[in-house]
Amino acid sequence: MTADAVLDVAAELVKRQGTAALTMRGLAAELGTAVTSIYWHVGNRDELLDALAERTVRELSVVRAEGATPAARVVHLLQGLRRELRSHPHLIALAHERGLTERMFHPAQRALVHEVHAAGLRGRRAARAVRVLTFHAVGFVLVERNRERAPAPHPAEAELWDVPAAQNDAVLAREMAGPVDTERLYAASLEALVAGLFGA
Amino acid sequence: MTADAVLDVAAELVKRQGTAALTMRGLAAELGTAVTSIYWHVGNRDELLDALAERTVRELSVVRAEGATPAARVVHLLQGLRRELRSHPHLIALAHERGLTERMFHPAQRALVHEVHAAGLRGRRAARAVRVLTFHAVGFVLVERNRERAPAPHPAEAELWDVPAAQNDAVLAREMAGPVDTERLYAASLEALVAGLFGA
DNA sequence: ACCTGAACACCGTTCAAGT
DNA sequence: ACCTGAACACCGTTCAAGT
Repeated sequence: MTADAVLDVAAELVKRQGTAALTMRGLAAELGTAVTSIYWHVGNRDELLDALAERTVRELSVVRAEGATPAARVVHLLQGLRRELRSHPHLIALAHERGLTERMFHPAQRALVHEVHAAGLRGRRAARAVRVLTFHAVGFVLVERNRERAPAPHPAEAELWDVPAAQNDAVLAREMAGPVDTERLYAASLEALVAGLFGA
Repeated sequence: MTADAVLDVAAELVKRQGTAALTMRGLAAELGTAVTSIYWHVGNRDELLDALAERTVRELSVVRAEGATPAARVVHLLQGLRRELRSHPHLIALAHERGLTERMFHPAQRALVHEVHAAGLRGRRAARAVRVLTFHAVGFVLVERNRERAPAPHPAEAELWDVPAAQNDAVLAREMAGPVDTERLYAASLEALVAGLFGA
């Protein structure tokens, strides 16, 4: 048994059921060893989770920007990043919890700098644009994860959005009462944000 | 002892140290009763946390929109909401975890509908604008909480952003290596987003 | 150097027994 | 109707003892 073997099995367990389901005893059972062997190889549970988060971040694929304009390339890049982060939600959640969010976005940020420069922004304005885009993308993914983990919303959204609540905009009422297409919403939000940052 | 008294003490404990620190035994000690009495009043730990999240959402203050233009009013409204959500981070985190995010934002969403209408958007476009703004605001707060909870970032940000990494934009390199002023970043992101959604 | 079982101090929860 | 202590099945972790 090696530290890497422990991490492999731990990653598998977390991937399937989340960190809460990862118990030292369960892990030992899966490995076919005594619980206490694990401590020799990877330290305690906390260090194990740290190492797992670390490895997750290290193995994230790099996403590339494609498209004709800087705006289109930024949107493409951040859509790829979202997809990447959503591929193993539990492991990514772990990385978040362990404070590796910054690290997870650094490769993308370098690409963003390139695009923001191409759009004509420099210095402070460029830095702010990169950070705004990063915060938005990370935040969106976090909100999405939150909604999916959540049980059925308490008062059904449909009930909350009757026509008067929508200030007599019946189309809006119907939209708000319906489910959210997060894929499209993400694209729309990125486009609006890029327009706001690059335009004018 | 009443269910409300249990919730009061539980809220206090969570407010100070987060949900992980709330143990049934610790709660009983604080209440001066046997552990098992709690079960009679509020059910098990899970139901207790649900009730606590519920109460937290119910007691959220309503934020108002102020300002001359719809754009300014939206920014003001969402800044107030952020401040409100950051006032008791642990309790709000609990509400998030329990899937009450939607509910927490519904009052603000009604106000947003009003402003988005005032800005001239209707129907589908209006609904999308409201959702984009909501997702961004919630997401931003989640990211912020994440950064604060996190330990010192692993490779110091300063090291990651040397001048070549910033593609020879020295000002940008300095900005990215420094700390983030989230207050200003939030305002800037909202302004860009509103401009993108309302403009053109 | 690596693995083990026994033991400790913590959990949440149940349940029969009290008043 | 309300409260209790004993007991159960789970945790993570330590440590002395093995090979």
